[in-house]
Amino acid sequence: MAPADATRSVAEGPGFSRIERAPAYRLVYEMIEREIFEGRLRVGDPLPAELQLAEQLGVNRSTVREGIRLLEQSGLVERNGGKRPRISTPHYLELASSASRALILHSVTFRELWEASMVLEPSIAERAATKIDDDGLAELAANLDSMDRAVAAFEGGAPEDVVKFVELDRGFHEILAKAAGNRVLALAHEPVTSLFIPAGQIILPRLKTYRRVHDAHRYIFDCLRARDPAGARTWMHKHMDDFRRAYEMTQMSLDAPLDVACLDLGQPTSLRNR
Amino acid sequence: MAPADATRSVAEGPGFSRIERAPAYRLVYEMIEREIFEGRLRVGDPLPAELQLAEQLGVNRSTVREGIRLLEQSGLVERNGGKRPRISTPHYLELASSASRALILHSVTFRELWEASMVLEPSIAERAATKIDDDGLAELAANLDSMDRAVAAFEGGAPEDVVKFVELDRGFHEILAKAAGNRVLALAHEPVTSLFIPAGQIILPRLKTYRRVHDAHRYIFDCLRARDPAGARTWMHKHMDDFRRAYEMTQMSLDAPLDVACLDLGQPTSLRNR
DNA sequence: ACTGTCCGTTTGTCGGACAATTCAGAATAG
DNA sequence: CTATTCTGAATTGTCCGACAAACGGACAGT
Repeated sequence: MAPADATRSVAEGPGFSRIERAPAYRLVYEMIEREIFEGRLRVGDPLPAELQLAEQLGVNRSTVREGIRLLEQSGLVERNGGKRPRISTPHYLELASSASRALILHSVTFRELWEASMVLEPSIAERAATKIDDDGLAELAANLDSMDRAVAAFEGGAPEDVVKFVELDRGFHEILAKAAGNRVLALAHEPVTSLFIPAGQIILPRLKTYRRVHDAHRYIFDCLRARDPAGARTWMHKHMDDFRRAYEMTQMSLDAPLDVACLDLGQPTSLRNR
Repeated sequence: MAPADATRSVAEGPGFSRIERAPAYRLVYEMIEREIFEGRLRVGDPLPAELQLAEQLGVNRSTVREGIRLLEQSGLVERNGGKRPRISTPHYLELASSASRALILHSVTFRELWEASMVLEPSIAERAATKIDDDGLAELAANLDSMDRAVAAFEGGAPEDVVKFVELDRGFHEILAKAAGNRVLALAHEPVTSLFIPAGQIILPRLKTYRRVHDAHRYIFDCLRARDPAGARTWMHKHMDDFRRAYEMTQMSLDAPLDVACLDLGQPTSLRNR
């Protein structure tokens, strides 16, 4: 270690805790975040101008900008199409979605996904059966319809658009989660729907259980329409168990990690020609 | 709307979708994100130098920096105390935590929190009873011990450190969620623990049910040690129901939003004197 | 009333600059 | 020869200044 010199005389020793020096842009972030959560900046207000913030906080505009990027990514600031950025309430489901993607990087297994879905989905279906309104039922009906057509097309020999089918499947469960009318539950449920995408894309093309999935959704839908919570729970339970059985039939281990490659990251974009 | 002129000939009408022009820093973000998820940048590797990225992507270094801030906030790169930033697997629980805070801004109600906890906590306790190891049990024992001392101090007339107590309470449930050995479930559970902080800080100082909380934890712990899943589930169920009853006794509506002010955002920091 | 124009403000992007810190390799001491 | 120290290159954090493009609003013209 460097001996004491003019600029630095920090000795090692007990009682000296690690000194942490957060970069200024992070302090800017924390400061503005606090202003928002403590109500001094209200949701919907435009963010103060960058120059004004820079002057007020005593840092350079570039530093302020970097702090604002942090706010932007945590959803507290929204850039509404070229207009001025505004304070916004983060879309909690989107934030959860990035947490779910993180799970894939952690090599989460199918078994973990399935166990979680066995806990959440039946309860959600049960609650949805008592709370769903006509709009929700209509949405579900439309979803079922699309899926029916897709399955019929597959059976008719059309090329199987697995991505679309999985999207419809996911959509069904998402509508249910919304219909249950509980945002905490919806947030808790998000990882399950997110992770289902790679899982479904593994299972479905191999086993071609499209019709079976559709039928399960249909039974659940009928229970919802009939306001039958117990029935909805039971059918959803079966549906989830089917899910596991199908996976097992693919000969893959329940404890193998979900594939990273199945993530949808949107369209590739180019920086050169904009 | 402006009629066709040299620069812009966008008319209203069917078939015209919204034109979106992502800023360059966001493209930088998406590009690097894709590199990570598709495995061309590996976890643990240091991020390429800013100048090199700037040159490679054909943008200015400042622009690259702003893109990196986005990555930083989504947990994909980590600044390990002054050292070079590295690619990292996002800590999914932290990401979930910011999603949970977002829920408070959405005026989520106590009822929503309670319903979700009734779904998740008993199942988690049940699974933890079969999966918990000695380390987990030791952690729980230590937590129980601290809580016991805290309660005894309160009963002895010491000033009630509610914040600390709530932290211990939350800690207990967090250890359980970890012990259940299911990361998807742990992620789904995170909103419940996060939101419990403001809720607990509302309830506990008014009703002083400290001892009751401790006893419930004790019963659950005993079931875990005895590897009794059913018992753990039952006691956790009771514990959660107690939680609701206590809230109702405060005379507050189950459907009132959780208070924003109870959020812990860390210490206030100053930018001036660093 | 609707259109087109002007202007100040603000954001997005660029270029350059410098202090502080880290890292790796050279130089040195044992 | 090995271990330590020193040195210099590379990199990040922060600052400064600049400019085009887009937005918002005022204002005038048909």
